[in-house]
Amino acid sequence: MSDPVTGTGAEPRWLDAEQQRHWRTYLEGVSRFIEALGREHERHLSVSLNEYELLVRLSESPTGTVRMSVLADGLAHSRSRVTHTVGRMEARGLVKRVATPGDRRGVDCVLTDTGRRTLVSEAPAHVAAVRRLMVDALTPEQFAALGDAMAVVARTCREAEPD
Amino acid sequence: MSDPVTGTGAEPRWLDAEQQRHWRTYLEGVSRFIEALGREHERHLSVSLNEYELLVRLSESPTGTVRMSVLADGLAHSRSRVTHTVGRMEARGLVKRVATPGDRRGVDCVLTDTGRRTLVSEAPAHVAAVRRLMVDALTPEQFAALGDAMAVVARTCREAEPD
DNA sequence: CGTACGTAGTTGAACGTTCAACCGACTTCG
DNA sequence: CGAAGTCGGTTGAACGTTCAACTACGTACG
Repeated sequence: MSDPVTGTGAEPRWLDAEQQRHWRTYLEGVSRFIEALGREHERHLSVSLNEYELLVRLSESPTGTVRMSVLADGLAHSRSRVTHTVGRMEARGLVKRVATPGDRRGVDCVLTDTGRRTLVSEAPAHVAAVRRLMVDALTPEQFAALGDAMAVVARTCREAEPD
Repeated sequence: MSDPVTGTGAEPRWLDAEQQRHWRTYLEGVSRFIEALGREHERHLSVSLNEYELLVRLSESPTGTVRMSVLADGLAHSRSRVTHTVGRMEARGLVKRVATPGDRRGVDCVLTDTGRRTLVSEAPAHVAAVRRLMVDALTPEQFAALGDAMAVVARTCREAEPD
């Protein structure tokens, strides 16, 4: 019970003790994990986690080419962020930019040979870290449950943020 | 397989298709969720998600006082980050800083009346968003499984990063 | 005592993301 | 055709985090 926070009328449904514990654990886990994985990248790899994921997306296209906006949507990043990230990667020779054929607004991001070599040589360390810090630390059932739960959350957020 | 780490001799154990799917889903879910929750804060609340969590920590101390380093550890943030965050919040009157009694190196962060009022008035919107975007979107079992999985990940990362 | 080392917190610069403003190119429709 | 609106991408400034260097205090050990 509590307060007379007028105006809102509705008494908010607080989280119970157990929910609150799960929520805190979620926050801590996510924070520590991205921090640990990011640190792994900056210590042992030449590309950051974000850059790595971008390289992976490019490598999955048969031509090593993905349009900037598709990259942005796929990575759930803003267009501006992708512009800056690709700009930095281009300066290092990992990718290059070419005009999209048929749409003069568009820009295609293309994986260079250097970029592909970098990805191939650094993938093992990346996967090893992901395994060590998450996949292998969980039982297969736990990992699957984690994936399923986050799928629901992702969908919910996508609907809430139709952008 | 799984040979000694000598050289690069080891064939990396890649993720299988299903694991990869879960991993991607995890990344997307986490990214979209923090983005959606952060946006909720910046749209409807006067404090960011990080600042809110800091206020909560302070409010849980009977005296509204928590030492900077305890804050940093509890939030899994660097000391520097807490210094900057508290500096900005102090400038807005939400918290204040006082010397830790008995240890002249220490600094205690104290919740002000303004800070407490802010927390009380904005908590409902925060909780509503957390519920809408995550807790209520999942079944109780899913949410519990998510919490349990992240507890393991958090512990693993804490051990990997004893810092 | 004093030297050396660890802890607590701050500082300022560098870096990456966000935001708003912008421009050129496509589309719709009168 | 031409105007209005949308889409794709870039730009530069503002903001928050990280990093390395630094001050000051505490602790251990000779």
